[in-house]
Amino acid sequence: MSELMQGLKRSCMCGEVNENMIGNEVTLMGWVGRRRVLSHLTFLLLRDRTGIVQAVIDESGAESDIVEKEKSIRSEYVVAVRGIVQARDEENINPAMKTGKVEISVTELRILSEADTIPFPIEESVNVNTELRLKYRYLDLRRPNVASNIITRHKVSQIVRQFLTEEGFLEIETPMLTKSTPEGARDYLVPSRVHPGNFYALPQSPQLFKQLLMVSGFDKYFQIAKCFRDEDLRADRQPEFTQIDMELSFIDVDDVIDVNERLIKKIFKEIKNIDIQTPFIRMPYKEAMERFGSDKPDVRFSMELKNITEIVKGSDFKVFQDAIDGGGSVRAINAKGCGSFPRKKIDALVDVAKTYGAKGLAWINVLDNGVKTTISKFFDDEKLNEIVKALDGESGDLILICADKDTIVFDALGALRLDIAKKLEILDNNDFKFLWVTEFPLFEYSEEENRFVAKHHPFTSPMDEDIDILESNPGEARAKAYDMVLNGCELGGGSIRIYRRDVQKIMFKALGFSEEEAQKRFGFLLDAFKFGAPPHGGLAFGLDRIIMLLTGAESIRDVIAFPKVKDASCLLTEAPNIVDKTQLDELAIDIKNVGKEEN
RNA sequence: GGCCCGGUAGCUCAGUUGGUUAGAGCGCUGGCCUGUCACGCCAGAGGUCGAGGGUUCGAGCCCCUUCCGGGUCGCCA
Repeated sequence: MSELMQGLKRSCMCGEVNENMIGNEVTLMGWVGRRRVLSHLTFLLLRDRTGIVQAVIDESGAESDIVEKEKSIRSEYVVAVRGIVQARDEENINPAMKTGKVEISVTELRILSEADTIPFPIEESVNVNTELRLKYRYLDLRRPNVASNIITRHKVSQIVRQFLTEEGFLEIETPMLTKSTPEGARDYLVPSRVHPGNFYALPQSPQLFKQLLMVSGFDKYFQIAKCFRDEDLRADRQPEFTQIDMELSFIDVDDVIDVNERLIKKIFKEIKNIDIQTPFIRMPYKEAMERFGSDKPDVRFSMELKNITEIVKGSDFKVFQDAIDGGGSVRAINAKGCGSFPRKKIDALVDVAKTYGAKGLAWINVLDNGVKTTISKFFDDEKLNEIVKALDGESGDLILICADKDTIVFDALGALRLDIAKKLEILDNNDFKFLWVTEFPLFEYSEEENRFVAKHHPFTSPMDEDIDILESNPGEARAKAYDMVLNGCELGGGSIRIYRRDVQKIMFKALGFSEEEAQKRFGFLLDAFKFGAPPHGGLAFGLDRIIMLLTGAESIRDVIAFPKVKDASCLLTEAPNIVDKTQLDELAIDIKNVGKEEN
C-alpha cells in the first residue's frame, strides 16, 4: 500500500550524503535499486538522479511497522526514508560508491509508490535492445549513464546561454509555424484549419528569420532552436533536432570564427576540463577533398589521398584511362601495414568503395622485394615503383587505387580511409582535433535539375575576389562559408550572407531563378533587404552532435530524451497515429486511410 | 526505394548436419543466512523460438512472404 509524503520534507539528494553529515538526521526520497537481505539485516540502495546511497534496517532494533513495510519493498518502489547518517566500519566501506563511506540507519520508512517488475534492469552495464529501451524510455532514462548524457546536454545549453549573453547576443525565439521553402530538405507540414488546403511548414532552421532580425538591428542573436527535416534517419540524424543558431551584424568570416572558437573552447573546458588549442586550423574545401576525400575530414590520422593520375596516364589499362579521359582522376591511399590482409578482407574494402559508386579498386601489396598487384599486366616495375614511392609505400603496406569521376574517387577513398582506421582501431575518442573547412564552392551542379544549385543556400555570400566569376564560371566560385569539423563530424556551419541587392541579383541569375520566382519564394526577405540590411553572417551548431562527441555516445538517440526510431515513429507514444475523421474534416483533408483501425 | 545485420524465457544470449521433453546466467516467486555491496545457499515458476505459409516422417534450424529493430547508400540547400 502506498502512503502519503505528508509531514516529510526531503533534506538532501541521495548522491549528496557525505561524511560531513555523520550523526545528522536526513530525509531522502528516491527509487529502490537493489535490496539485499541478510537474515535480520536489510540493505536498500536508494537512487535519485544525483546518485545512490545505502540505507540499512536492522530488524532487531527497528520498529515493527518498518520491518513489515520493508519486507514488501521491491525494485523501483519509490520510498521516503528518514534516518541517521552513520559512518561505515572500515571493512564495510565501498570504494566504488561516491557515498560508500556512509549509510543511513532508517528510523522511518514510507512506501510512496509501488512498482511492477521492470522489463530491464536499471543499470549502466547492461546492454538492452533499442526497441525495448525506447518503448520504456522513462525507465531507460533512470539508468545513470543515459541520464548523465541528458544532464550534460543541460549544462552545455547553460554554458551557451551564459557565454553568448556575455558576448552581447540576445536570445530571440522564431516561429515554429512558418512558410515552406521548397529548396532544401523535405518539410514537415502542418495543415491550416482557417485556410483550407494551406499548410505551414515546421522550420528546417531559423535561417530567414535570423537574417530578418539583423535587418531589425538586434545586432547579435542566438537561439537554441528545434529544427525539423523530413528525411531518412541515421545514427547521427533525427527528424527533429536542435541547433545552437546565431547571427551577427557588421562582421566578416574571422569574427564568426573567433567567437565560436571561444564558445567551443569554453564548453570543452567546463564539461571535460580539456584545453582546446585555438585558433583552429583552417582548410579550404578543395584541400580537404584532395587530401582526405571529405569536406569533414578526420585529421586524427593521416592516410591521405594521393593523386597518381599523371603517373598512370597513357596506359593500356582501360579502367584508369577511361576515368582520366572522362575528366576524372586516379587516386590512392596507403593502408599502412595492411599488406597482410587476406583476400577476403581486401574484398570487403572493395565492397566499401562500391557502396560509394566506385566500380572497383586496384591494389598494390608492397613486399620486401617488389610488389604484388592486380595491375601488373598494365604497368611495368618502374611505373609500379613510382606509384609506391608517391604513396611512401614500405614493405607490408597495401595501396588502394580508385579511378573514376572526382566525386566518386573522393567519396570512395574518403570512406575507405575511415573504414580502415576503424578496423585498425587507431582512432582515439579522447583526442579532439578541430578544424574549419572554408572556401566552400558557392554552387553545386545538380545532374537531376540540370543547373547549378546553391551548395549552402542562395543568400550565401561569394568570396570578395570571386564575385566577378559568378556568371562566367560559377563552378569555380567560392563562398564565404565555413564548417567547424571535429574528428570527422560536422559540428556546425554557416556563412556570411549577401546583403547587397546587386550581388543577390547576380546570384539568383546564376541559380536560374527569375525575378518573379525569387520574389515568390523569398520575397519577404528581399523586401526587408530594401530597407537597410547590415552586413551580416552567422553559424549554427548541431547541439545533438556536440553532446554526442562530449559524451562519446554512439547514437544521437543517446543524447535526446525522447528520440524517434528509423522510420521516424516514436515507440513510446506510438506517434504518428491515425486521427479522427472529424479532425481531418475540419482541416479539409481527405485521405483514403481515414478511419482505418490500428491493429 | 536499394543493400547488410538481428528477432529463442522478463533481460542478455547459447542452441551442432533438420531428430526425443528447447538450455545457461541474471531477474522474478518462496525459504535460509546479522555487514551485504554484481552478497551467498536451497527450491520453484516462467517459452506461440517475431508472424504466416511451404518443403520434410520430423523445422528454432532449410525455402518463400511479411512485421519489428539496427546500420548504411540514395536523400539530408
